[in-house]
Amino acid sequence: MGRAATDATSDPELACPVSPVVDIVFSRWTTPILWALHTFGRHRFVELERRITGITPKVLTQRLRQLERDGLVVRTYHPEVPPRVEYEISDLGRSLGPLFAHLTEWAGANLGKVEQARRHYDDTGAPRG
Amino acid sequence: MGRAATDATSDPELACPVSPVVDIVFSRWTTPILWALHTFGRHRFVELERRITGITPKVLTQRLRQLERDGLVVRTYHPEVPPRVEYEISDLGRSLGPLFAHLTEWAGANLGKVEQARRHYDDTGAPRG
DNA sequence: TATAGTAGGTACCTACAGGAAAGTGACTAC
DNA sequence: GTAGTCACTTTCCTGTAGGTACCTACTATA
Repeated sequence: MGRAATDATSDPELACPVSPVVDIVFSRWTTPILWALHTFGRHRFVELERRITGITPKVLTQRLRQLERDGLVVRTYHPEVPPRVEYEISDLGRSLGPLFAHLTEWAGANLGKVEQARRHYDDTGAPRG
Repeated sequence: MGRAATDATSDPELACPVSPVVDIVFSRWTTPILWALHTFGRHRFVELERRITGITPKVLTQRLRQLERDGLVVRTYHPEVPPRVEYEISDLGRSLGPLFAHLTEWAGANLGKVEQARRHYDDTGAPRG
């Protein structure tokens, strides 16, 4: 009682406890960044740019800022010439490690089944109705 | 060697084993749908539409078709009048259960830290450089 | 006759994410 | 004096996800 109907906007998050994590961790380009920092340690900007093939500097900056704001990544600026900036994963970011391992494990066990289901659907599975 | 530079497109997925799962499971609206079917069992179309507040029928159809194609959801059509369609989670979808529990657990333990980090960043953490 | 309920389909529109390309500042090396 | 390095920033442009609104066929009910 007392709440207006505009709460509907946030209802999906209330109804599904996974959604808030998705917004933080699983938006585009964030998992490759976190994965790189978690697996290979500290990186400079260009090192990330080269490792994560296809990302543009603009988007890399955006994602790194977001991850820094969310406390998953730590940025260290060294006022030298040329400037040097280092990114590393934080303790909070590192706490995602088991989750990523779990996801990788699921992928290894089930991605094949997904592709098989897709082939089956594309061949015969058109929805009737 | 021998591969053209166009491979760069798929490199992020090669570099990060989590990315392929993200495309399948964590696109917008998919986790609320899977969560509802996993937690509350079989649903008719309108039941899902009402439970997942804010989703439009068009998008609900799109997501359900995608999930059906990927083998995570099973659709059963009953040729009655009015038509009746039931959606339930598949074994493959159910195998995501522990993963979702893990994500929920992480959310409970760390979402507060993320919000705290955001407040700190917004107050004092503007990047220097 | 009119309305409601079911499971969507379709046409149209907009907002925003993301890509391409060039610029910036401070310094060094050639 | 010209080019190169680093870590971005800025501008411009496009693709697409997602929203709005209306439509279908069929029947039961009032």
